[in-house]
Amino acid sequence: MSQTRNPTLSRNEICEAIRSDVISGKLGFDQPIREQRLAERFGTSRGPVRDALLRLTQEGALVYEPNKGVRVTSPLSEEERSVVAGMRLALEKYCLAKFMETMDEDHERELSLLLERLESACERASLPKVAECDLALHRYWVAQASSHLESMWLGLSVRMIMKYSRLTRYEDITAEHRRIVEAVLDHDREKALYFLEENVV
Amino acid sequence: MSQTRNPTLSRNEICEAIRSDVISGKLGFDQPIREQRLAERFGTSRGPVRDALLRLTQEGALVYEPNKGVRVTSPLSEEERSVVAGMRLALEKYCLAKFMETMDEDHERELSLLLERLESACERASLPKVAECDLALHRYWVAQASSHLESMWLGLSVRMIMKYSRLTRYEDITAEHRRIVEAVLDHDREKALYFLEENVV
DNA sequence: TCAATCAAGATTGTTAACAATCTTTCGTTA
DNA sequence: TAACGAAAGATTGTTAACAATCTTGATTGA
Repeated sequence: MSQTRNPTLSRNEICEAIRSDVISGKLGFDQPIREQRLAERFGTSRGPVRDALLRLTQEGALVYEPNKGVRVTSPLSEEERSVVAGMRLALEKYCLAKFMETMDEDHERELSLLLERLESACERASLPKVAECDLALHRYWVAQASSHLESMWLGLSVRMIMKYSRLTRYEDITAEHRRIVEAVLDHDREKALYFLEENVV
Repeated sequence: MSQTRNPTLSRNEICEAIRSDVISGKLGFDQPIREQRLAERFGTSRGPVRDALLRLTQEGALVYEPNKGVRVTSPLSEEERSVVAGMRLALEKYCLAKFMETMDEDHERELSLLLERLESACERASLPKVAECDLALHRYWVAQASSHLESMWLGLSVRMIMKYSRLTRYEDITAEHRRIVEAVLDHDREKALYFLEENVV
């Protein structure tokens, strides 16, 4: 994710790249993040970088202090994490159920593909990729169900994954998600929501 | 809220002003929002205005389309609103309980003040002010309990208030909030959470 | 008349220069 | 030596100009 030279990435891609670095822990918690450095890395001026940082701040991955720039958010407390997990679960349960109601063959293929990518990342034990693929899979059914809820979900999930992604075993991640996807493909609503709950909380 | 000339408002104030306009329904749903117009209104250049619009987009009050700017978000469906209300309630219950644990006399005074402002706005039947004061009161205990949760809460609440603020009676708003604040000042945890639930859902 | 095409205007996206603020460094003084 | 303060450097904040894209309206041709 840390290409040293990549001319003219779009604003969205800049955002994704920095978010990926935050999730993977590439940026330390109290280390300041400099706009000029990022601008050079992405081959743009500071404007688009500022937009991306502002967006990530609103998302909760970064915190902003006037005239001092941004830094990585401090991790959630156990209590906070529990509250956020509950919110995320409620949101995802609704979205997954809704998604299953209107799922067609294209959706099923995409779901299988996203699962394969996650398993492949787990095999390679590449933390940034695992986190990215994990989020991408969940994000898929959320986005399909409701664009309104997608941006809320992203904020919740990014904060959560920053807290725990470093201490979960890759084989667990694979197994948990395979169970969910299999239940979804079987159109077994109860099972899918049950396995989702086990994975999120 | 719509001052025609006000030189050098800070970025934060610009954000608050536009959010207030969105909540109060001053901007129609499919009416485009022009950066230049806002820049002139706030006495700045387009830069800070763009920052504010980007932030409100991330917050969910506006939606963004590349090369086309932003417009007011379409309202939540009934189902979505129900999911969001549940999330907001879970979040606020935790925060209010936490707030009550560490509340001191200064907090109590501030709470009374925020309630008075809300009641005053209700008497004057000024919708933008009512919405603003309603949010400010809730926001206070959320912010006191957890800065992490505050920004999440804002996104949830803005979307909700956009949907329903236009059809609630002012006397109900006053009564519901007075009951909550009285219970909080009495240190009656159960009652406070119960009345909060009645108000939010 | 209607549709397609092109030009003019309007709007957003990006950039570099400048201003304001913060941080660091170094010298002065008690 | 330690503390204070000023100057220099680094960083963020703002601005205006320019580039890219979209929209609108008129013109042309069938």
